[in-house]
Parts: sequence; C-alpha cells; structure tokens
Amino acid sequence: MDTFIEYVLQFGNLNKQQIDLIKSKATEIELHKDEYYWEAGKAVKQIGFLTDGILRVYYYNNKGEEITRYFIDEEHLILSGNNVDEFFIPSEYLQAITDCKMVVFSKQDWKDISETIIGWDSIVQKIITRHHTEKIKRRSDLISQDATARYLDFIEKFPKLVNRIPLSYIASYLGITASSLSRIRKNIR
Amino acid sequence: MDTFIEYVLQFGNLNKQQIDLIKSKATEIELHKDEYYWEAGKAVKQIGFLTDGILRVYYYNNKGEEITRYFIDEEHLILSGNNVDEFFIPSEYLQAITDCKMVVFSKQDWKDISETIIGWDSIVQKIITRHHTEKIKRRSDLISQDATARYLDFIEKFPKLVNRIPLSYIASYLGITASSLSRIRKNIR
DNA sequence: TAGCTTTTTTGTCATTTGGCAAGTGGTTTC
DNA sequence: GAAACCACTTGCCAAATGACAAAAAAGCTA
Repeated sequence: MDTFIEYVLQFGNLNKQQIDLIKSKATEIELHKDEYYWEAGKAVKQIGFLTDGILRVYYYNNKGEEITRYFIDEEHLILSGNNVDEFFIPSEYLQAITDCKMVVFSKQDWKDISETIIGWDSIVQKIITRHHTEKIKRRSDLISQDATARYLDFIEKFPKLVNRIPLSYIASYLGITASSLSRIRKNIR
Repeated sequence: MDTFIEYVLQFGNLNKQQIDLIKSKATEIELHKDEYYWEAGKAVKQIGFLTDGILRVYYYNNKGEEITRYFIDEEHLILSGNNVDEFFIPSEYLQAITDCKMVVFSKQDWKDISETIIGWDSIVQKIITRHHTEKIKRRSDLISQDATARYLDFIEKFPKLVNRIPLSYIASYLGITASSLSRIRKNIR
C-alpha cells in the first residue's frame, strides 16, 4: 500500500487527508502465477497497481502465435484504456508470470478519488504518459538491432526480470524463436 | 483549422463559444520538406496539430545510426512530453518528410485554453492515449514478423504514405537495411 | 522417488538478411 | 552538357535466424 502512495507522490503532492482517502479505498490482492488480471474480451472492473511480481501482456497475431507485447514489473499502474473507461474491454491478456501483489480500486472508488482530489487526474495522466513513453522507446530501440543486441539490451533494462521470466516469453517479446534465444544465451556465457 | 476542430470533437463536446476561443488562439503554419519541427536538445515552444503532410521522428542509436521511431501522418496532435511541459527538451528529431501544414498554439495559449474550457484536459488526455496505444501496437505487431511481412503490414496500415516516404526511412522504421527493402519490393511486384 | 509434462538445449539444414561494392537512373549545378 | 550528387537497385558472399526434430533438463504430481 505504502509503495503505491510513494509512487504517486513522485508525480504530484498529496496531503495527509488525501492520502487517507486513497488508502481507505484501496484493497490489496494477490495474484498467483499464471492467473489472469485481464482476459481479452472480458470487461475490466478494477484499476490496479503492481507492488510485487511480474505480469506480461500478450496477444495472438494473425498466425495464431502468442506474442508478448510487454512485461510489467513492480511499481506500475495498470489502467484500462484511457484512465477509467466505463466499458473497457481489452483485446489482450494480462497474466501473472510470478506470484504478484497488487493494490486495486474499483472503478467507482477510483472515480470518487478523482472527483475529490483536485489534481488527481493530472497526476494519473503523468503516470500514463510516462509508462507509454517508456514502452514505445523500448520497442523501437529493439528494432534496429540484431537478436543478440536485443537480448543484451533487454537484460540491461530488466536485470531483475531476466531470471524470473521463462525464456519463451522473452523470445516472443524480442521477436525471435525460443531456440535462437537459447543459442544466444549460450554464446554470451 | 477546421480539421483540427473536427478532430477534437471526436473526443468530446465543445460549444460554439469554446470553439471560437480555440480558433482565436490558433496559428496556421507551413513547414517545408526537410525542415524540423523539433530538434534534439532544443526547447519546444509550441503545441501543434498536423493537418497536411508527413513528419518522422528519429534518433541516433548507440552505433550512430539514424533510426526512424515512427511516422506522423495527417490528423495528429503533437505534444511535448506529458501534455504541456514547461521545459520540455526532446531527445529526438521531428522532421518534415513532405511539405506540411500545421495548426500551432503557444504554450501559454494552450494553457489558457486548458484553464478556460472545462473538460479540455480530459479530451487531450484521450487523444494522447489514443496516439500512444496505436504506436505501441504498431511496433509490437511488427516485431514478430519477418521483413517482408513487416513491409506488407506497413503498406496496409499506411497506404497513403508508402509512396511519399523515401525507402531508407521506411527501412529504418522496419528495422532492415535499405537494400533489403529494395529486394523485398522487387519480390512483391 | 518414479513417472509424466513442460521447458530448454542442441543438431542439421534451409532461408533470410546483412555487408560491401558496383551499377543505374534521375536531378541539380555550374 | 558534363560533372557531381543522391536514392535506389543489384550481385556476391558471409552471417544470422528459422524450421523441425530429438535429446536433455527442470518442474510437477501422485
């Protein structure tokens, strides 16, 4: 819980009363490995903040292959569409790769917070933009490199994640086959 | 100008008075081919909306190669960082690929609009989110495919752009060399 | 622990892509 | 109009990656 508050405070100020309001609305939940936080086609009912663990977002491309679009690591806010969209139906899967801990808010509570705390929306907007910018950067930084460089780039950017994510997920994120990645790992050693 | 208003109206409602305010603050400018709208390291002073033409965003990777991160086509709002950031200094170049027409606002005018029109910020947020989501989608859709499929994907998504963008820019966007793309084009014919 | 399942590694070979250099065609410049 | 320039194309070969299959390793369950 405190992790979430600290995180938010990086993006804007909140007074004690406001912090208490947020805390009063928050629920801490656990998500076990392989469980889903979102599933394609099913309405999303919560806003969540990941405090522990790793999630991955994946989808199926036109060849039916499962592609990891990105990983979500600790200290990351998970919003549906543009902030709170009443009827947001994802087209992707958001699955726990490890056991996870999250702080979640119902959409209604999130709305209450937004209506009560002046400046809340602008804080959230900053967070969203930060996340998006990072994802786009990471993605396009990968494209100009060969597979080995992409992998090195990945372990540099996610040093804590490499050993906690199955090889096949990393491979699909990097756009190579699992066997290629296995060979790349061998060559690096 | 009207293009901009119409575009914004897709994301939220505005009354006549509010539309007039926006129009009164807007300036129409032209950007010639190869001119820059942003340059890495130089402060950005305007918010712009592209009504005609194509821009590209590029940067230099750690090998000093020029990499096109993405293209911006007509009907696209160009914001600095998270909406209006007073001191935003880009790390990338934003260059006109063709002659362009834009509607621009000074940061101060943009702020005035934001403070006067209730709901403006939320409209802008929706637009930002839409743009970001598209970019992330496009990028990760590319990564799981071979070069030919990436190019076919590109011409499917940007049918209007293919013939207006130099081959070498498209190649760097797709993460392949210019000669490879040239060969791919030959094979497709 | 044995047996089963899943993930990762490895081998072999085909295909794709890159690197480099030369060639082509079009445009600009003086 | 010749020279210089630029973007694109092409040829040749090397290197990287994929496809497929089998083996090895790791994880899970009874």
